[in-house]
Amino acid sequence: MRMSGTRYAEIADDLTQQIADGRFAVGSLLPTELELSARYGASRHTVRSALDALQGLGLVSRRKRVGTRVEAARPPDRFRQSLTSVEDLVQFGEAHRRDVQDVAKVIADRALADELGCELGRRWLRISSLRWGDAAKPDPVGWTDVYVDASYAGLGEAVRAAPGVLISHLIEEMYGRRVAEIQQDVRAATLPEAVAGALGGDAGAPALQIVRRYADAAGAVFEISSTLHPAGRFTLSSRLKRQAG
Amino acid sequence: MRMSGTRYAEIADDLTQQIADGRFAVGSLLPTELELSARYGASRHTVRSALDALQGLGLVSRRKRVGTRVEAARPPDRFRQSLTSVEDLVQFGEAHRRDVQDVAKVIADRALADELGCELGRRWLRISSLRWGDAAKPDPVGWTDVYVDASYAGLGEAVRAAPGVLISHLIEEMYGRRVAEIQQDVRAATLPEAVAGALGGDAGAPALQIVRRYADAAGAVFEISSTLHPAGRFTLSSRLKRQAG
DNA sequence: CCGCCTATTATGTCCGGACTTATTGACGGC
DNA sequence: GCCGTCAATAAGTCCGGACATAATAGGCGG
Repeated sequence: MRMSGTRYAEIADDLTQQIADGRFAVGSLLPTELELSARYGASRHTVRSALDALQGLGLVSRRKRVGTRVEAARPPDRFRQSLTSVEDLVQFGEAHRRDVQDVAKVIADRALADELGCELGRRWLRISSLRWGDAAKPDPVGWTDVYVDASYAGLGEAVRAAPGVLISHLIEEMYGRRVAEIQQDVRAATLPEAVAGALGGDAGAPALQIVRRYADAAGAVFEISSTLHPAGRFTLSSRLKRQAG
Repeated sequence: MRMSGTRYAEIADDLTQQIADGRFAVGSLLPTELELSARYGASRHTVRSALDALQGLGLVSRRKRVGTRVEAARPPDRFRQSLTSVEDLVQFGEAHRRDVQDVAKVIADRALADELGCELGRRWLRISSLRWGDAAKPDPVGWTDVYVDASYAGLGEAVRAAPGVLISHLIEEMYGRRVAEIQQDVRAATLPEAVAGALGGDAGAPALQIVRRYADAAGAVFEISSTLHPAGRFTLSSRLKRQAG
């Protein structure tokens, strides 16, 4: 099939496919690393990198001398985190900052950011460009898509000193609402055609979708969704949505 | 600072220590992989394995050509999962089964299991030995410690067929109560002296503590806590506690 | 001074080899 | 038949090398 160019990702994807198709049954052992090396014409080291990826996804487990066992036909579909503690929010804020930075870079590279550059310079958050979804064709459920190119320059210390304010502030800056609740979903997804085309990926390729949901006291919901490569190697796209409360 | 024998774990632990001590400041770059190789007398590949571990813990991030940046002085303190979906429970059950098996092995090796062997053979769950905490010195908050040596022989298919029954069954077998809610906490910890002494670890060494909490409809709480090596390499100890509802 | 181009550099990927270790299964002794 | 021993095996760890790639820094020309 297609792939990310790197050999081990190719192998990982192929094995994932075969497991999903049932050619390697759940509970059975994969061929030995040496045999996989031969089969794919890659070094054992490369095959091991691929197996590392599958292991990280929970598809296989390995035991010395026994072999590599298929644990599941597909990665867990969904993995929910509720973010309540101060530590959660710090971690969350940092992860989100990285996501946004990556996305900003990708978008900038593709010159999408130039389509319309709007400056929302504020104390902490600096959004250097936004691309709004087509206002003429509003989403049936009332979402508005926003492609964000943002950075949190100089924010590090502030976040550490007052954790939790980061995301709230983003929402406040953009919508003037105070965040009352935060939730995060992570689930398996495939790359939508639109995103794949815009960013150079392959439509239908497996991906992780992270949806972060913020609600204010009135019940209005703000959502940021990011599409990630399963192995977490890069961020492909990010959208900021808004649901009128 | 010694360690698990493997070179990359040694290096990872040393780097973790130096980061925690502030000898590598948060936000700064680590020495290049080549320099670390020279410094530790290991191959670049081995150093990269160590950095992989740190990256997995969220301590560092890497960018091509730029270097390896220190992101945090220590791993996230806490990470909470709520277990609601069927998939969660399957994954949870499997993880717990592995934990218990590992613990059983460790306990058996140390001949603690022989102190008193009580057989609770039932349909699925087989607990071959239990060691109860000192009943004469009850825990102030009403917990009872139980060291468990258990196996789920032949349970694989049953669990797959009816996921979620595994833990519930354990609780039912031991206490005759039906589980209504499950929650899991993962947090950073250090090895308590008692556990370290009993199992050969180093007191104060960094560890992960996983606490799994089951509640029945009446509000009684059952807790299983496991102490894990941060990198997830082995289970050090496990205790089953009970709080009278 | 600005912008383009190029060289440098540190990580990313991959190779092929070697030795170690844990588990299994078979063999042989009791 | 039971148990301990030993060899075979497959993953775990590590080496040293090579080339690819991306981001930076510097040089060059306008």
